[in-house]
Amino acid sequence: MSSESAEQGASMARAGDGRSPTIYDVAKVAGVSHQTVSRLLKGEGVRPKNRERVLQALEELGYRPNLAARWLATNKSHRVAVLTQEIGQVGPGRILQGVGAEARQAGYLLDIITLDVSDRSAIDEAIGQVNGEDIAGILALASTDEMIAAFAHAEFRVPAFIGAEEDDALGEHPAQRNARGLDQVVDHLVGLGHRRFFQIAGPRTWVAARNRELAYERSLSRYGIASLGTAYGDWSAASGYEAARKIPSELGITAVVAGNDQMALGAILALSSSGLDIPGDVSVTGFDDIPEAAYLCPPLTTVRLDFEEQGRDAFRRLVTQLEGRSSAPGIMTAELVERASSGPARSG
Amino acid sequence: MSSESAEQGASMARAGDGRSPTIYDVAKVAGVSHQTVSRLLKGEGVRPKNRERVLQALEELGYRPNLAARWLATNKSHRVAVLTQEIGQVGPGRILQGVGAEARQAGYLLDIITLDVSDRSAIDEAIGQVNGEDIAGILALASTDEMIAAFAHAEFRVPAFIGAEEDDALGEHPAQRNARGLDQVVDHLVGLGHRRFFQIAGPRTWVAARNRELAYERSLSRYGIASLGTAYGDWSAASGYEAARKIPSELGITAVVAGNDQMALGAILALSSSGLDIPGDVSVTGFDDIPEAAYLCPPLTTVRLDFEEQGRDAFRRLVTQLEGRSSAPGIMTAELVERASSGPARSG
DNA sequence: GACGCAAACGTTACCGCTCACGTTTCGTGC
DNA sequence: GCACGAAACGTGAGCGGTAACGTTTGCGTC
Repeated sequence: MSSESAEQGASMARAGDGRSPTIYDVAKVAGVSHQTVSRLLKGEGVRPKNRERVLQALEELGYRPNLAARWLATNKSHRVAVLTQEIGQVGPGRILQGVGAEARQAGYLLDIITLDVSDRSAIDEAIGQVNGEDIAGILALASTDEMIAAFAHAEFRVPAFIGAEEDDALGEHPAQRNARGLDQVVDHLVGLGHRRFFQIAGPRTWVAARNRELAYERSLSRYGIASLGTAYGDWSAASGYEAARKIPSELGITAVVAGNDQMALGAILALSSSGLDIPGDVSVTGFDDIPEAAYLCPPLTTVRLDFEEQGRDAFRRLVTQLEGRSSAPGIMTAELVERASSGPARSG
Repeated sequence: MSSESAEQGASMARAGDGRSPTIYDVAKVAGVSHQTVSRLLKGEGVRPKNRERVLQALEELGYRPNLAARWLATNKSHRVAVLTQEIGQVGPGRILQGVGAEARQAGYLLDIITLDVSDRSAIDEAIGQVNGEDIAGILALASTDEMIAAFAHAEFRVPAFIGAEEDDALGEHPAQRNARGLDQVVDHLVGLGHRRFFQIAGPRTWVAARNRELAYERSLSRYGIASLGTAYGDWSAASGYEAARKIPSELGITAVVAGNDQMALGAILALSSSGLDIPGDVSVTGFDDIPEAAYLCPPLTTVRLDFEEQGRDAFRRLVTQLEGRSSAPGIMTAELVERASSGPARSG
């Protein structure tokens, strides 16, 4: 019996004796009350002498806070519901990866709900479902009109936040920087002599799609060029294919600018099926730089985004909101990647 | 802007008494003890009369269990750590989606850790990190040798489970069914007259890659054909490209079977860059059926897997393990999708 | 040196649930 | 109708934290 108590101090490291140390254990070792330990952990004032002893005890025992107890006591969970587009696509997947990394670092748990972010009733249902649970907040990873409307009307019991591109006004706002990648695309194509442009944009209900569309048009107008047409897809390769098939050949388009890589590759297939050479007859550009982009035939000129950082940033912003602070979005980089799908405009 | 308007303070939806009902509230309304309520919730025996009254009270108050309290009392969290390959690829993303769906349904929370599943030290670090926390279990979503070794050597304080393809013996074991998709690929190609095969396999440290490799060879041998060579990639398009470039032209290969779609598309680029026509000169097949597969040029013949179900199944199996039961893997479907990247063998 | 006032600290009481254990109820066999 | 045992039920304690409040400590002031 007595040997057990002696052993107690030393043997904590391994699971062996069962439970992990509590603040009471730490307090006993440090010779203070559990409240002092709690205070120190919360960052409140503790006298240097005690601070040191507690810190040492903390270290010695390998203390880790018990989330459940804290959650129960404060009635504030560290659980965040994440609403995201189905992760078949690469972008959402990587964003989620960033969210996950940041969440784990901040000690939050994720409740991932994938849905069709353009289906208002699906969103409402998800929000309702989640609203009844003990969650700290809701993070939506796609800003579509439906999502925005649902968020505006829902009665949240917790902070909710749409962590994605924001308004349509294309100012110097850092959140729009990624649409700014389109400036570089247009510069690049105009530099190659292109004057006859066609756009395959993402669905208009997505803010990101509108931002890109706007950026495209504003960039062209800086050169005094008007776009010869815009078709709308749904981000999928299939929709890019359909959109490109319907481009009237009499327009003499030499450059097709797509809102993402999937639509671009669909467009490439459609155009080359109808006998056009890429980039000999038509240049095609994408957006996102999916990993396969460099190995399509031809390799795709596109814009590289840092999805992971986007996810990290979104989560950070939610957390600051949970803690009652507010914050500005981080700066997103967008970088043109020139590959073989774009080339000099066909003369004539 | 849009996000700011969605931001809503903690305005309790249903006002009144504020906090949500506890089992004590329910017990009071039903005129029984809290323990009776608890027992009923756990599915233990309760006399019909009481049962009815409690159920009614439950309904009336809209009771929802407090996860934190339960967790604290049982010392069993409902938190599961998920180790997964970086989700840049589509497969892992969709698997994760399935896991998420199942987890949420079963009331579990996810702690997602993305890492390089072929980096032993990264795995060990992640396991160590997670092992100290209050988690119910660990779920690994990729079975590589490194992962298996790490799991074999780690001292787990909780159940850990690799939810992915299992052994290499290609029996009737349902887990290998998806490698069986390769049988269909081989049947298809042989039916088109191909006799000279080359394989671009995934990394040998992945069990799934080995299963596919084995399935490929066994299928060919059923026709009395020997593979003319195998190159190993790392699942990426880049590695497929490199592998295909190194295929000796004197082999007269007419069919290239790749271990996944990304490597297949890399191979297509390499082969067509060197003047070969796909599928005129060489047929190329993939595996996975990524969403873009149908829109590559040429559209890719491949095998469709149900990733989401794979994720669901993995999580279900972990849960049964958490609960002390054990279970067999579900049946995975694998379905050949014939597209334009495969065609009749060049004669001669 | 006595005093006062914060800051630092300790004590006690919860948060909502489960577990162990003691008490009641009910159906059975004689 | 009784003893009897099992099922059903109630009671109390505790999980590991935080919150509220009372007590001590240390320092500056007179």
